[in-house]
Amino acid sequence: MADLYEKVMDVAKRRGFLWPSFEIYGGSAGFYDYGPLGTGMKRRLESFWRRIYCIEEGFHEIETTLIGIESVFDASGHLKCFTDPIVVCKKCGEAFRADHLLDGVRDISIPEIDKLVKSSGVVCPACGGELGDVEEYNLMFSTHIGPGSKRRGYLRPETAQGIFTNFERLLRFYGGKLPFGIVQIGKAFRNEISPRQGVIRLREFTQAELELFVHPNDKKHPNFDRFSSKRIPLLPAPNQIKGEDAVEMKLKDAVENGIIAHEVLGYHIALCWDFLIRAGLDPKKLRFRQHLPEEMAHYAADCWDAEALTERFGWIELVGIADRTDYDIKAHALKSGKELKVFCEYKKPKKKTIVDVRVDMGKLGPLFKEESSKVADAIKKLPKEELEKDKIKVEVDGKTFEVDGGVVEVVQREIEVKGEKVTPHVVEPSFGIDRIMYTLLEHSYYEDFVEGEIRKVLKLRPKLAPIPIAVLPLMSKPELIDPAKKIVHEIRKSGFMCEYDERGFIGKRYRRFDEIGTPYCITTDYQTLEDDTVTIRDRDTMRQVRVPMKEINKVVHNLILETWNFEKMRERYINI
RNA sequence: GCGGCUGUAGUCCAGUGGCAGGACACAGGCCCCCCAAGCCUGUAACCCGGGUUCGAAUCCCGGCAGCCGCACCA
Repeated sequence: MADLYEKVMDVAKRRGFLWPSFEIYGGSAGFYDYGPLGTGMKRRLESFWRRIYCIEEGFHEIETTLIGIESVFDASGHLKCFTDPIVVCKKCGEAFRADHLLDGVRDISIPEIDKLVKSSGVVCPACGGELGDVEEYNLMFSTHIGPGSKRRGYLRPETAQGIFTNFERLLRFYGGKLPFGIVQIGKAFRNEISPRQGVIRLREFTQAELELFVHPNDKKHPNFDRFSSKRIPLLPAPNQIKGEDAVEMKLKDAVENGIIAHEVLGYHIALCWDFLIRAGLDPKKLRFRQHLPEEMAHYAADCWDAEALTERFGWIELVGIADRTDYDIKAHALKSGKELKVFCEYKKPKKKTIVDVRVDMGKLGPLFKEESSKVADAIKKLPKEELEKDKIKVEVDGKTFEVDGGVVEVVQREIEVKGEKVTPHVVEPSFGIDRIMYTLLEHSYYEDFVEGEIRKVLKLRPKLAPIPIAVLPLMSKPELIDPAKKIVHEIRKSGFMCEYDERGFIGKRYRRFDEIGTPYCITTDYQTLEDDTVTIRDRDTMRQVRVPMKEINKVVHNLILETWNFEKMRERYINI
């Protein structure tokens, strides 16, 4: 018996949403192409995401390279942490984690492990045979930049690094102030060992990520009130350990009780929920699960995954929302030698007393000659009480120097400090677009029985439907075809994808459009010839209203952009 | 990566050493006054590579892909 995954993928493949890549050559696991309808729907999903994150939230979008140079992933930790050292037995061909064959080996380079493996005389644990060279298996796809093999490049395993490496310019773009956010939508690549589960685990996939840079000591959100009383199903780590299910919680309570670490994270959990629901996911099949301590990356302060319930795969991760703290920015600062910090002005300048220790070098110089500057430095580091003594003793390089209290002058003064430089923390919602696409298809898939026949429907939201409108003459007669084609032309001119179809019976055509999620079909009939009206049929209720042709553009516009629903149409126009 | 099962038109299935078939879908036409059901015609497939054989979709070996389990999944 076909499960829901099979039914959804059947429609997806047959009607042009998703196709396995390179099919004529037998395909390759972990790669999928989007067909015409899938591409249309994905574009609409991405543009809806931009609508929320770029327009409504005001975060600008950038586009950075898919290929990164070695330094980037050296700094980010992907080179080291995304790699397993592997050694293969020359005799039996078995592969082992090389560092696990050695005692107490951690965080050292591949050549060093190789040396240790060879010098320690470790043999194959399975057959006792001789081991080959230690090689790395890294989940990043690597390539070479330019001719020769000296300059290594990698396909990015996440879009985030392109944002971090542009931090200085982005900070300047935003006027040097926190908080600010930048988004990126694009491909990322992971050379998975054995991808399965269709588009759930791909080697090449699309991410939509926001990197929100915030002050480490201010994780309040100015618009928190917008969602504070929203109820969201949450599954905190302690509840998971006890084997409990998600519970609906007011966002405000979750943050106040410390279940969610802070307001910014809470706001973005709610915003993510809002996005996914408005995109058309089933609210009953959606929850936010907190990472367990052991699955959380070591740098993350808190992390929540938006998970959707699918029939075959159970709960799958669609979005990860993490507080990455200052890990990435600090790592790139260290590696690049740049000071990746933000100057944050205090609300009020702070008065600060500083103690200036001045040493009279005129006297010290002749006394200690070439050692005098070292002595002076040592004196400056002494505690205040020592400096007030008549004779000051200080030790430098194992020698004790004694100077008169008179050569040292301690000056206290008050200065105004306007602000401080801080390394921002990063809050990162990271969306897996392909997984959202699949889940939308599954959550939208619906079957009912009409007169003994299965009616397959994709209940996609009008704004995401790849073909949002179709025009169908009731019969393929010239007098009905002419006005139908005129309407198609009008709708296309106003900027909406519109399909025309005159094949076979009207009922069959409705079914074809139901299956690809077209929410509305316009039909011309004989009454059209009498009074210039057409019918609009609603996919989900199969009901119709009759609308004057001259209002079609307005109606289509409102229906597709979801400013009107079909209920409103039934109030406004003639129900049939 | 390891083990099990599977691979035939777009889809689902039959064919198990001797001309590759059906249903649905699709295309063209007829028909059709609102929900896949009528008629005619047409397009369309043996996963890839090697071997055995006079002859392989069928038997054997290898690869690839899919499903299930294990491993992997910062």
